[in-house]
Amino acid sequence: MELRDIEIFLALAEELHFGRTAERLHVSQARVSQAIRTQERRIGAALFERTSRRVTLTPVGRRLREDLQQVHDLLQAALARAEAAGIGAGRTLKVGVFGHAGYELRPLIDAFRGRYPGSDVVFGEINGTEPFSALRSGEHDVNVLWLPVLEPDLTVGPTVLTGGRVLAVAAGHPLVERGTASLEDLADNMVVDFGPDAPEYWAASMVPVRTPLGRRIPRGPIARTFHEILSLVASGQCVQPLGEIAARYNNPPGIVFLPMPDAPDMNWALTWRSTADNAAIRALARTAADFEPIQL
Amino acid sequence: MELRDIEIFLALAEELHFGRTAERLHVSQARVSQAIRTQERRIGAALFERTSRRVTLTPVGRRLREDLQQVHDLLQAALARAEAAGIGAGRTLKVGVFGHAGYELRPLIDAFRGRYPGSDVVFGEINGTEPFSALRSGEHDVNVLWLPVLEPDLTVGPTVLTGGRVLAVAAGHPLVERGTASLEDLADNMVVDFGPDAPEYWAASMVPVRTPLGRRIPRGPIARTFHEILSLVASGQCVQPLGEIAARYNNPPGIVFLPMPDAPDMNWALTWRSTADNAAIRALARTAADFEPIQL
DNA sequence: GTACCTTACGAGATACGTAACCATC
DNA sequence: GATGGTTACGTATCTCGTAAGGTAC
Repeated sequence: MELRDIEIFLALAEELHFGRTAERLHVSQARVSQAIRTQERRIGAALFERTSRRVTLTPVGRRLREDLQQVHDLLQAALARAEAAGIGAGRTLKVGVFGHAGYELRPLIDAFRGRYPGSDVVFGEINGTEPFSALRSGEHDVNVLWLPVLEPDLTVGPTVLTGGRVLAVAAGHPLVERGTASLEDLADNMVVDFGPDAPEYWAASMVPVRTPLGRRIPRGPIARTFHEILSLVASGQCVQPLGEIAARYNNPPGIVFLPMPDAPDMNWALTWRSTADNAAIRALARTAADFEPIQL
Repeated sequence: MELRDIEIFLALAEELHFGRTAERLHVSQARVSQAIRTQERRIGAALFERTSRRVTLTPVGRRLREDLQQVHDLLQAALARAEAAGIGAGRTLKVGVFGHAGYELRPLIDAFRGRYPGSDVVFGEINGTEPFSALRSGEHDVNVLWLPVLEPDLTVGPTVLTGGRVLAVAAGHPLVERGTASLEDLADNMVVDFGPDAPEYWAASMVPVRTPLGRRIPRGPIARTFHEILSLVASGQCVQPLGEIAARYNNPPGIVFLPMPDAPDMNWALTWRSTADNAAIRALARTAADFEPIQL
């Protein structure tokens, strides 16, 4: 009987309802049925009496539940203790962010440091051209990326930031007069290209391929870093939608950030390589899950 | 951390040697290494210090070992209790045997009944033409079959009987004079065919396709039951090698059983459908494993 | 007919072995 | 170079979800 089976058994023993048990454990109802059946086969006795109306524990099941509840609690405690020791071992997490987003995350990081003494976080820089490479190379433990992130080797954790978009334009751009920009305006200007290394779907979620009216949005020169983007914009060659956060702590000469009221909000989430999952990363993710996403 | 990982961890914590741990758990050394590495990743701390010369527990590992040892013991006890309740629930195992082999198994069955009050065994008859069908249909829980049994859906448990072969011949057969038979003699006589339903490799382990000198052994008519075999032999149409046990409690008119000194011993083992594995079957298998195979 | 548990089947994930590799004595 | 732990990679097994099938009210 593997740990997963114990969890399913205990949850069902508590809920006495296959559907609710499945929901609680985020698995299908069929899975619960299969898992219980397998255990009953192995043990050689029914653990639950069930009709389509009622689910009840048999005497054997009742006894097993008491025993396994104790085992499960002890096991969780043991693992938690080991994890705590692991986190406390002084590993520092390197978290990749765009621009100055790390500043906004301070409440989260402070909470994390408070909860797990001995742990720490340092920030690294990421850019739009290769959003995942630092994760995959192991240089970063976690990246804060806008969603969606649909990479099979990456895990998407809790959302930590949410906010609208702004359009970066040159100071002399005609749109500056109007004071705001809309998605439709993009078709009349050239936007920066994130290059071939950035996944298409991901780049498109920042700058769509077409406007809401279906006009094609022209892509211009490739920019690797945030700085290069700003240079292209300042020179008047391009405009570029960016997360609202870019406008907060940047006041670059020759550039104006215009709000884009019709652009849907974007969400930034913690993301890490699934196989590099470890106690410190999970601890950070747990901490983040307890916070509401920071609203810009 | 699944139960399997706990077992590997505890075994390594005890042995402090990857090779011995692997041997003890009947897995590869690489598997032990992988399992420990995965847990260390998840926990975020080393559990063992290791060079190619020495393996020692880290403080985190030492603590985890104490905790998990307790958890593991409690879990095993809980499952054993549930299984005992399952076996005691009065299920009767139906065990298929050839001829009177059940009689020889009495010591084993008595021990099983003694160890697991409430359990019981009844015997059913099996034959060479369809050795596995009663298992697959669910009619029998366990069959006692001669080895090898190489069916992917069947589990082969402990060997319970071992013994030589005899050749059944008609009373007037020339070999009777000699008093014994050899494998070479088979080429000069026709043997019974188990029919197309019996797996080739399995039938061949009782009656090889060729003699040791390479002469082909001619197959005669198909016989379904043990009785039909004896009829064919008595009529002089065929001879037939059989397990020594066949000669013990059969004294059929017109048939003589001749020892076959050059035929290797055969082993009979408990066999069951892997998916129908349950507590009662495992209890019988455990009991059998504590006995030496009964020597005929 | 509706709520709800079970079974059948296929796809994806995981466990595991083999073999090559690397480190220590 | 012998012993012993690690890594890479392919395969078999298992887990789990979807969808269809029962069964009790």
